[in-house]
Amino acid sequence: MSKRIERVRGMNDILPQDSAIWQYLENKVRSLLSQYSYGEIRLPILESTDLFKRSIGEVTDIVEKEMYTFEMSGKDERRESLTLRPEGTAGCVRAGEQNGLLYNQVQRFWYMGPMFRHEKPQKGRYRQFHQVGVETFGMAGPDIDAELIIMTARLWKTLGIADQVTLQLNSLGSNEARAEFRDALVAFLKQHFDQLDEDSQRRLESNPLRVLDSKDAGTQAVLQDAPSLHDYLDDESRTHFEQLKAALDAAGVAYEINPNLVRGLDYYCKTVFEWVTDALGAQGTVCAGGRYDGLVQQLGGKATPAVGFAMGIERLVLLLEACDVVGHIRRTPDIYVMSEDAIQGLLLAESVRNQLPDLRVQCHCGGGKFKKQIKKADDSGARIALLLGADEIQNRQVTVKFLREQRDQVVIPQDQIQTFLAENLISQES
RNA sequence: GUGGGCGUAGCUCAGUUGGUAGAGCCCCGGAUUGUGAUUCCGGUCGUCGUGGGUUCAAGUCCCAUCGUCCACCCCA
Repeated sequence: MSKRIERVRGMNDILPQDSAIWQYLENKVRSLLSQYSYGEIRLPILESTDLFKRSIGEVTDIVEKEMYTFEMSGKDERRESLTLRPEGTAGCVRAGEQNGLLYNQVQRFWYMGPMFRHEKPQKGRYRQFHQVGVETFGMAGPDIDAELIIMTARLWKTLGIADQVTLQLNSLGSNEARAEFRDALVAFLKQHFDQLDEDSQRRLESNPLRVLDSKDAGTQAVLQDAPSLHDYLDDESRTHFEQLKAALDAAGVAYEINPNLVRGLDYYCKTVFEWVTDALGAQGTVCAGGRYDGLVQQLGGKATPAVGFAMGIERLVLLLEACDVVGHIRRTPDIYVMSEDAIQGLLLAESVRNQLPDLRVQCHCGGGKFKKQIKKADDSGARIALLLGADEIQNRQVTVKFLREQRDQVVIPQDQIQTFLAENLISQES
């Protein structure tokens, strides 16, 4: 045997037993977004490296050390730097802009798919991970911020995990206000540089707002007397924030103001929010987003207000599993067909599928004795087995065997299968 | 990138101061040649993560390396 090739680190196989819960979640999300009349936008996974550099921020960890970037040069093409998307917002803005969907318009988009970041894997954090992203454009007021948050609150309720997540809320103010606060914070922290932990000292240069997030006790002590972002909020941002809170109050969505909540990507302003859980260990953020009024212009479009969020599918799947709220998702066949003659078995299965298209019909392949075939039928979890032996084939009959209930098997004419199954399966449902 | 735990059969795991690699589950065959429980009998299954080293002898001790999990960091 030659040495086997193993999967790339941090990239997971999602096996049939797990994909059931993924499909469950994806279907819930799809119908939710449909309820709110959001339109799906499907985007490339590969984009120009510059797109992410310009949007996410040159000095963020994502751009500095986590992007899967490579140089491509075809024979006649110019050399270009491409990157596997580390997040979805940038590509969405690029596509909206390029297709003329953003100019003086109102849009509500969503997308779903894999993202790539070269991080060290741990629970809830993988190098290929999946997000559902929602982005809206052309709406400057707090009402759309509220709609997005209310929508996510509805999803948690639908999924049965509402009591597992809490909403953290903050306002970063306008870009100008935030810049002003940032300068004040840096000035303050520099005075207490020696009391900061190592990471915070480093972040003071790279991303000072993130120092607010530090888990280090010494740093948090220093921050007690630090300037507060709230004192720097401009009037417009302050009003925006108050109106958002009023909307959430009216809608009955509980939240917690977290003045240290600072999104890691550079493009956020005003509203930022995060749904967190303590059921998943260190990676507790399950959904996060905020307003990014400056990004469209930054990427070459007309200044356009925008707000959106992203959910981590792996983390939601983990949460659903941890809460055991989905229970056992049935993916077993309804009918298992076995036959002494393989071709007759295939034809019988096809015929059942024609007549009862909603049933899951599995046909035994691979031969073997009846004993083995019935064992397989039992293992499959099917409720009913259809048997074709030499006698049945000769007489155009079929034996119906009930695998999950105390009930004698019956032999019926093949042309009565549809009626028989329809009656017996429905009676079982009720 | 930093730190800690763990790598033995397809799966879950034992393996004593270094002395012939094991169990359960699964799978296959039979008891039962057209019937899924259970039981019984038999059978398959290993570069002990990889590469070095110490030793008469290494799954066991040492070094390196890879993988994996968790945490830091980062973020969804």
